[in-house]
Amino acid sequence: MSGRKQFDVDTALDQAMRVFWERGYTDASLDVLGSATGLGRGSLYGTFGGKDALFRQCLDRYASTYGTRYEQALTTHAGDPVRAIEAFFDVVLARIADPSVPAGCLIAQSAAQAPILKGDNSAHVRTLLDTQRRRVRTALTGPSAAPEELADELATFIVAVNQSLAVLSRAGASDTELRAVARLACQTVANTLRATPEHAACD
Amino acid sequence: MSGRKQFDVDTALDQAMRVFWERGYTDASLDVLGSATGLGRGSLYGTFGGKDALFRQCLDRYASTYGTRYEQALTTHAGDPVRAIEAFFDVVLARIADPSVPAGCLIAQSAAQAPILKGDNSAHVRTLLDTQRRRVRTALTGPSAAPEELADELATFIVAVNQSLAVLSRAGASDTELRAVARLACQTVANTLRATPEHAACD
DNA sequence: AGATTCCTTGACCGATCGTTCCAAGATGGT
DNA sequence: ACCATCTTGGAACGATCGGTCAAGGAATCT
Repeated sequence: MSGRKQFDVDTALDQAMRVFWERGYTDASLDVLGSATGLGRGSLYGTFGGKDALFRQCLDRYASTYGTRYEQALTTHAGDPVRAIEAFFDVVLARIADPSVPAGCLIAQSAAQAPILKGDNSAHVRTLLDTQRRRVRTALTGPSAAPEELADELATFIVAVNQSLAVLSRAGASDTELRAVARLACQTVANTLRATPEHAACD
Repeated sequence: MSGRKQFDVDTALDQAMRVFWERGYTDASLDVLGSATGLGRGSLYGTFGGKDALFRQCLDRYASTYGTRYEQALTTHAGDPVRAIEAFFDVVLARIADPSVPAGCLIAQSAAQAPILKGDNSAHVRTLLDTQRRRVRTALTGPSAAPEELADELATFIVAVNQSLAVLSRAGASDTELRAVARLACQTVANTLRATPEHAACD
């Protein structure tokens, strides 16, 4: 049958994305991907071009979908780094608590497997992580910003804690525990910014 | 050939452990495990009993090997939580920087894959994570200790940051970046303990 | 020395992996 | 109405997966 596509590409990408998200690259077999998307192998290969290519497109869709939410949370409180980071973690925790989506984080999942991913995809994951870092870094500038070097470190720290929330949630940590971790990370930001010499002098 | 074992079980376990550590459960095939240990399938099955059982024994060996070092670092500075946590991270960072051993952390790697591990092993990983948490928790007691609830949260926080160091190192983060993350986590402990009402009153 | 027990090697099993290919049917252009 | 184009489902491919098994040599015991 058919002559025009019988399915929505983005919907299929969403479903495939969840399979990679839940199971990681290797354990996401084409059979499972086919079942989840409702597509046969012909459609899968004709549309996306193979497992590697499909995986990369799922990474991009994930980064786009949730990256947008992060961006929004961070920029809503522009000029107030602590509030921005709090909003960032609120989005992360909401995603983790969302039962309609797997635990953890596709980027974190992929980062943990980066050494075994084929070259292109491994580098791609690193790029996505760096994008996230840069986004957080931007939110740390503003009136009560830290010196550049410290802001870089804080941004890496926030990204790191974000990864840890993904790992711990996969290991069955409760929402309460994850919230406590995020709160402590926010306090780190607050304390670090407050302790900055420049501002100690300005206050 | 043979009649008595031709290899050292612990040595073989070490080598198998590194394969799981580097590649994760699924990507560690029996062929690769055989090559790494120098053992045939017969020896592998006769000695360890199958992939699942071997994996569990590798988890235990990892937990034993590095858990001992953590324990030592934490208890050397008993009564001084901040120094204890600093020593803890020093051990973690030394392991990550050690080129003779894969990046990341076998426990973190396994935790990220917990949902797809067969029931027994998934629960086992959670147990090991909890053991680590309890160890850190113990180090947070003492003369300048936080109230119980806060100490619980701090212990979870430290374990979380530890996981994040593993993930980021696998994604290619530099030693400098990882050190900065650990330092910020230590400052969080220091600030949190200092800000405790009980001690603010006692000082 | 002979019998027994154990370990190792390597072939082999069915299942599943990612990928390729093709026949069949539906669509759009002319 | 006809043809070129495209999509689809499923069969089939070689490779590799975890696991099993039998043959045969080495060590131990009587």
